Amino acid sequence: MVKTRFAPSPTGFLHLGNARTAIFSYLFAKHHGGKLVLRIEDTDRERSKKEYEEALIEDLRWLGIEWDEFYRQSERFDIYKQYVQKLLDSGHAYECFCTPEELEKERQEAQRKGIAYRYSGKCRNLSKEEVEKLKSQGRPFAIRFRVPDGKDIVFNDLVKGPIRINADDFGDFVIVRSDGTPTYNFVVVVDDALMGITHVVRGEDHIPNTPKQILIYEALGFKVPEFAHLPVILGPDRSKLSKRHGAVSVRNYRQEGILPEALFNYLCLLGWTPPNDKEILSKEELIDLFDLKDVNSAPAVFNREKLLWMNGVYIREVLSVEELAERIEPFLKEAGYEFDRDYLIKVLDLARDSFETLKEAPSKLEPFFVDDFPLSEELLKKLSDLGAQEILKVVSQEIEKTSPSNPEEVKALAKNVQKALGVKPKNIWQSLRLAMTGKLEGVGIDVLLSVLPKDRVLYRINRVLSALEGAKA
RNA sequence: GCCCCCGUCGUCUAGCCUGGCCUAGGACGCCGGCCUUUCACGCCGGAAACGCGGGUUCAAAUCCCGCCGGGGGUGCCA
Repeated sequence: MVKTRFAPSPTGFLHLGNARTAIFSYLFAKHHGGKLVLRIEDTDRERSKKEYEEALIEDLRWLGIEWDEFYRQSERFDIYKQYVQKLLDSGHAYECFCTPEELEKERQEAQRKGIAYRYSGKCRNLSKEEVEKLKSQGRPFAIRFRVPDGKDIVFNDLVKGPIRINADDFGDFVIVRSDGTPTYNFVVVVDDALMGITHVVRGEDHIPNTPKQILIYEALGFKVPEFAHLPVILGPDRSKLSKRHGAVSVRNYRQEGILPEALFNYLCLLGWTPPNDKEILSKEELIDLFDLKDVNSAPAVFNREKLLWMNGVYIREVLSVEELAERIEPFLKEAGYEFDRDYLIKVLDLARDSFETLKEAPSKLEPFFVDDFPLSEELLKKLSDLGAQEILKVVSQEIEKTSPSNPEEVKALAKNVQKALGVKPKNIWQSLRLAMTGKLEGVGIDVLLSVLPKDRVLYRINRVLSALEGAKA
């Protein structure tokens, strides 16, 4: 059975790149009827924070990613210890007493000479006695993996194809820090092996780590899994997408009013194309269609515009009005609007195509919720220039009489008034627009008048009318 | 520096493996038009790309080599 894993470290909010990795891991597993493991990689005690772990989980859930198993590496130190011992016993690993200062010196030396830095191997061949002696002196030590000289390590990456790296390109690397905690390259292997991960899906920044890990798999006698390295997501300047490019966490987009379905769908299109031309796809369709072998091996630039467009598609075409109402309510309440669910649904049914993020809904939908917008001098001036006084009086009489309840009836009403008064349609509509919303742009007035309760329509008209009276006097 | 990955419209990409069907297709964005009570939405149309240079071949975006360009890694971070 296929089993993938998503293994974030809790050092910040869920990054878009990681979110996409999580999505691809999830889709691949589900496509093959397999399982997804969520594993929190918190071996770095310095930087790992519980709050971030909680945020990670919340954002993953919000995105719609479901996992079948959950682990936390900090709770597995005992397990790692056993495997370190195995490596020590078999001679695949050894104690290294070099201090950070010494290593730093070696590194600088290498840089000065312009050669690639590798650990010198100073402690590689310490005798058992020497090791014991240093240990008894209380000297801190790390444990390094003994990398075989000159070995070519080859693996067939599911998205990149065959990759060959020579072991001489990296020296003996640390698997246990001097404080006793194991490092990433080591625990990742033990965990992936023990958890039965069949396909390791992760960012391509892990390619250089892969040969090291393969060496550990082999030293421990574990079966080496398949690897799939996803190209990174780039910012507009084609460098790795990071904070300096602006909003890069899932949380940011959630707050911006992006729908999880849209973000999920959009992220899939970064590096992967559906077999047909259809781009708007549900999670189920994506599970059905997705395959790692179709993932593009070139990095992709994140395109905010397209995400926004896609979010708009979800708002106006994909979600049901009921679903949309549910999602949008918090944003409207946040803006201080009062309404009930039925009213909101009526509003959304006719006006959902006027905004593309949930966050902009309050301002775009304001006319449906706010009666007492400010009546400025400028506004009253515009109204009187349009001859609004007369128009509004007649309109309000008509509304009183016919109570239009759909856009067509409103249009008919406007036409009647226009005929009766002999004014241009534009004057009718603009007068109404200014009187109802205070602005010259926005949602269709026919739409507004068909959902706004009659008493509120009349209230707004009368308020403008009396302001107009007052201005004249 | 060294190692690895990558290179089709501004952006995401299809095509590349299995050369001719490519006058290089789609999407976002952009431009123009239509619709219209405004802004949007919607509809119609348009501009826009095979990084460069060599080969191989009757034929190359597709195969080979070199160059250039971009990205990632180079940690007792993950």
